Amino acid sequence: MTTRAEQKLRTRRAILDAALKILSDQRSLDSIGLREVTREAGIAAPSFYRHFADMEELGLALVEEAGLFLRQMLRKTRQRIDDTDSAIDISTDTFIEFLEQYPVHFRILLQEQVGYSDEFRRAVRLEVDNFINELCDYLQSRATRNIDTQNVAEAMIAIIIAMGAKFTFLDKAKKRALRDNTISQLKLVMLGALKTEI
Amino acid sequence: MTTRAEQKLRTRRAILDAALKILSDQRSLDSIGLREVTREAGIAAPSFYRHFADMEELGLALVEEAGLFLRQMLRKTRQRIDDTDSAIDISTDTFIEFLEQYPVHFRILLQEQVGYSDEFRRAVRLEVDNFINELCDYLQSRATRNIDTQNVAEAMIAIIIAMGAKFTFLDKAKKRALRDNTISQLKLVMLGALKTEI
DNA sequence: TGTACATCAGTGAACGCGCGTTCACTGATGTAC
DNA sequence: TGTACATCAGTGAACGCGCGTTCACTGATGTAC
Repeated sequence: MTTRAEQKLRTRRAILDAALKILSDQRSLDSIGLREVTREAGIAAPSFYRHFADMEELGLALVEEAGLFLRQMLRKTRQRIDDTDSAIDISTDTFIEFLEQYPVHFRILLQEQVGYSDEFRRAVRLEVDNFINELCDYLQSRATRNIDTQNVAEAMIAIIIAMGAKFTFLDKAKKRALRDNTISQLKLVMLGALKTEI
Repeated sequence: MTTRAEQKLRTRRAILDAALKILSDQRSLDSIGLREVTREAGIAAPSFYRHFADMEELGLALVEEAGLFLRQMLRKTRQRIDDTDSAIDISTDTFIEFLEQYPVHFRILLQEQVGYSDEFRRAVRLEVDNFINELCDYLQSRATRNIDTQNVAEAMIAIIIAMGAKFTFLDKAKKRALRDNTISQLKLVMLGALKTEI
């Protein structure tokens, strides 16, 4: 990679980080402005167009990045679970790591699943479905009995996402309690699944 | 109520409806403007201030209205369940009625649970907690065994909300499938709960 | 009931401001020979 | 290696525009007597 191209990438990153910084104040993608972002990034407004056609394209880049981080998290989860039996505890804790590390990316996914752009919604849905399928495959491979993996996976993801929506705003003690309750809820689903034969 | 006061209320309603119409295009509360709303409502921009101090106050009115509709839905659910045994089916179908009737209000609740305003978030959290408690009480009153009602209720609400997030964007057949899957998932949780003794 | 005055929802004009976008330009980096 | 030219990320100035907000005003409705 040449020096010029490297510099361009660095500026692009600065724009993305500036947007994330603004979004971290609980703002939503469709309410932040181009000048606001370039100001935060420390570049002139017209420079924005050297990297993105418009704000929508920047938004899509962030959605994709969020998806990437989510997938990395899933991979990490898979690796960790191979070593042990308590899959639910490990999944929950790895997801919490993701929430701690990328709170803004998670919120983007959460908001844009019902957001203003078709393209955003489709991209988010794709990532969530991937999340569900991943879990589904795992359940399928581990199941000793014939259980309704699709519904088990969907229910579990719903519970995990609900945790994510609350998580950010709690203090440490309440985060811990939320984690424990989430795990209890996931185990409820698992137990229910084992009881249901299909 | 005097004529003048009635007219004022009618204009206030026109402003709220104008905002809802704009929001129905998948826009988010913090991205819509005062002039945009008054234009849609058919009044002059300064007239807005006769009804709300700013856009935030309008937003809060919508959040409260959404909460009201949600509570009405809960009351309807309670009445219907008294007549029958299939509580899960009825709850799901009544929630779907709510989604069909107030899709924008539901989306406001969904988005503002992680939105930019502390006050909005608190208001939404209150409504969701009320939803959970309602279900919790019902479970408590019906439980023959000693089950973990709080976690059961939270898991169920998570599943219901996840349904709500997907619902709007599907065609009729897929809505039906989503409904059926949601019911299966809720029953999984119920089964799991019955299996767990605490 | 009639009259004189008070209230106040709604308005048109005006404001300063920041927005997104365009343009021609700069100057450092990259490329050809 | 040195030179001449091409590329292109980043810029400052300028634009037209719609924004939120203020102001003094209007005129229908409400109230006091």
